Amino acid sequence: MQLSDRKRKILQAIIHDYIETAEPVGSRTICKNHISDLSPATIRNEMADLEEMGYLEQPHTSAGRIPSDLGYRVFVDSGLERYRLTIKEMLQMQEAFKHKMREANSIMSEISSILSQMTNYTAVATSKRASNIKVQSLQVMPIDARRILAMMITNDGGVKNQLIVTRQEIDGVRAAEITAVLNSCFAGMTVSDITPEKLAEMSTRFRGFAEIEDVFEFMLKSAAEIEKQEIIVDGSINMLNFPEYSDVNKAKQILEYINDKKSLNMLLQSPKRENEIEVIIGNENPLEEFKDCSIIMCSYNLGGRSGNIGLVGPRRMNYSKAISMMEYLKNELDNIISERTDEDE
Amino acid sequence: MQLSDRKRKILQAIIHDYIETAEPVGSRTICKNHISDLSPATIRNEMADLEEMGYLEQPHTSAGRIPSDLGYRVFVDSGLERYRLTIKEMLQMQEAFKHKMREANSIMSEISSILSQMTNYTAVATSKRASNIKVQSLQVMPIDARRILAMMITNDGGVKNQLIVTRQEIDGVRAAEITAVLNSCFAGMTVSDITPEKLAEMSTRFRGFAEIEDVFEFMLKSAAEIEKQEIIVDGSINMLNFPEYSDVNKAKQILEYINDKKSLNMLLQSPKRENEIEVIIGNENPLEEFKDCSIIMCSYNLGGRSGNIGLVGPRRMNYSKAISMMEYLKNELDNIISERTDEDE
DNA sequence: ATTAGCACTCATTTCGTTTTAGTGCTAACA
DNA sequence: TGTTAGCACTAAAACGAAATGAGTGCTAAT
Repeated sequence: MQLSDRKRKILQAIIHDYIETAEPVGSRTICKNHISDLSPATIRNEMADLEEMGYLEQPHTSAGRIPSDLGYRVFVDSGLERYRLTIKEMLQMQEAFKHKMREANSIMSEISSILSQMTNYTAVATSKRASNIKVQSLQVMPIDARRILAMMITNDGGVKNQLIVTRQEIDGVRAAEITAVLNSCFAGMTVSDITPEKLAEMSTRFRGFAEIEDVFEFMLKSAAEIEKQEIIVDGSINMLNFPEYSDVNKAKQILEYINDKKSLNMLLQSPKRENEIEVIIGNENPLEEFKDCSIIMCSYNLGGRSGNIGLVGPRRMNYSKAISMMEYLKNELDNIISERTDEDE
Repeated sequence: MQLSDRKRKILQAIIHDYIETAEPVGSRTICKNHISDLSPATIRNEMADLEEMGYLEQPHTSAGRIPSDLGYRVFVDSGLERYRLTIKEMLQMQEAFKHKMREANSIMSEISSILSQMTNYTAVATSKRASNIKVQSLQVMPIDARRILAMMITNDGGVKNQLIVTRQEIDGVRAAEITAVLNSCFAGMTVSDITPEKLAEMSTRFRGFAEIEDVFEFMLKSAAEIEKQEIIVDGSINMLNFPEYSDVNKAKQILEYINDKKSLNMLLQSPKRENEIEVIIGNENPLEEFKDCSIIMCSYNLGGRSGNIGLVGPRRMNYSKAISMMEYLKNELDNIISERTDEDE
């Protein structure tokens, strides 16, 4: 059954007030603040209907109504009017993109910080390299008498390096030799194939180079770093602003979940439709722990790193604002990509 | 006036119980749990004395006593018996040092994490490079047709690098030329002297190298990173375990302070005596915000990076355990240093 | 010097009462 | 027929007085 126009208006009013006050909303309040041409009694009738239809809930008799997950859902889906970012907000956002040469990770953490500050919700982001990264080249070069620099460059443009202290001097020629062998062994190999076993297998080819173990350790470490999923969380303390977490134990729980990489990872599973903003309301999300939260998220893809970024807040979050922010952000991100690819390829 | 033995015993008992329960301790309780050969009345008299002397406080008449800052102070200073780490705890600690080749920062963040887990307090650490870092060498090398790698190596062994996309191909010879000019300009310069002005001044010497702006930007960014003070915080949520923060607003406040780089920086000012463990109790610390907290801290120095590491907890923290942990940690850190310098110089 | 005894204090708990904010239903009304 | 006023009803929250309990300090006895 479709919602009548009036019912929708009432639902909207309730959601609006509830988002602001976190208190159940009664018929009189709605009449006063929103729909003064109807009497409370009429509104009450409609509210009873809305409850029956599943859009509202009543914490107990004699309390007002609060929106249900379903209520929020239709509110969000049936074109809520968009919050319009202020100039200041736009400028702030753009600040994060100022240094476009920066690494994707540092852009994302800046964005998260700005997002959480502007919305007062918690910003979370995952970031993972594209999976099939390959070793483009390895290099060993002498720095001074006792130190060499080991470098690993990947085909996505990533560079890792580490200083290694040597027992005996290694000159440019020797370094070039080692570099050549390293490349003949490993160039083109997928990063995830760099395993201790593989390396051990190759080690016979480096007889006479005492520091090969150190180089191998460096390669393993770098490979691990490249493969590693990174997770950024910013503004989790904001959760303590909401009366739903005025109980310390609840607060502690949610903060623990929100700082736990595993659950965040589950929470930020890729959206159904790539490249669209997804809104996950209360129990819709995959984790019991977050049943009282809503998440606004979208995927991004930025110079070899991709992942999802999201805003986590209480169920009664300001969807309009949060979604608008995300949209703006998404746009800016897309701009960077296109600029970059213009240059790059 | 010196404390009689009996008074000291009573003070200890009160502190012991208060650390456990966070509740004011009464005379009966002490009699039951600690000093059964004295009657509550006698203990009461002694307690009254101790209060007069400033070692105890009474939240209100008809409540038991709680230790004052001064009380904790004598408790800590007059040789509290040491907590002895379990084998398991020692092993856990050592885990953090397993990969000694790691960068100082990552060792410190691992340590912080372990410390906070084992103590249930909050671990914080600052980390700063020795101040007079110099540029040892700069390097530009071609990676493929359209990309060059810019590198900056500092005299403490740090390496920064970044890929730069070029408009036209730059071969090895050209790269070597640029490298030579770069080094003649900047090698030996203190990192903090790398400023936009300085760079602008030099830029005439790079006529014909279109990407010099990118290289300069990279140098500025790297210099900033090197100079930047890093701060690590781990386990701040642990604060929510303590009844002193069962009020969300208090909890929020302390969490904000504890995650605020500026205040942390003040809090972790270098200890009076380098290389010793310092205990800062309640109001002794420089920041009003942390008047209800105590801090166990010590300085460290690890491969070019140095700073302080500390444990922050409520005033009634388990000093014995926290100090022991710190001591053990300090030892392990010192070991690494001596091992490393054995190799290095 | 120690301690039993007792009067006293003050925070906390308990419990019944009132207040308040809301509902649902019925009957009257336009 | 949809709207509304009126009213009985409900449940939580706020209130306030009384009881409870954990502790003290002081005095007098040991």
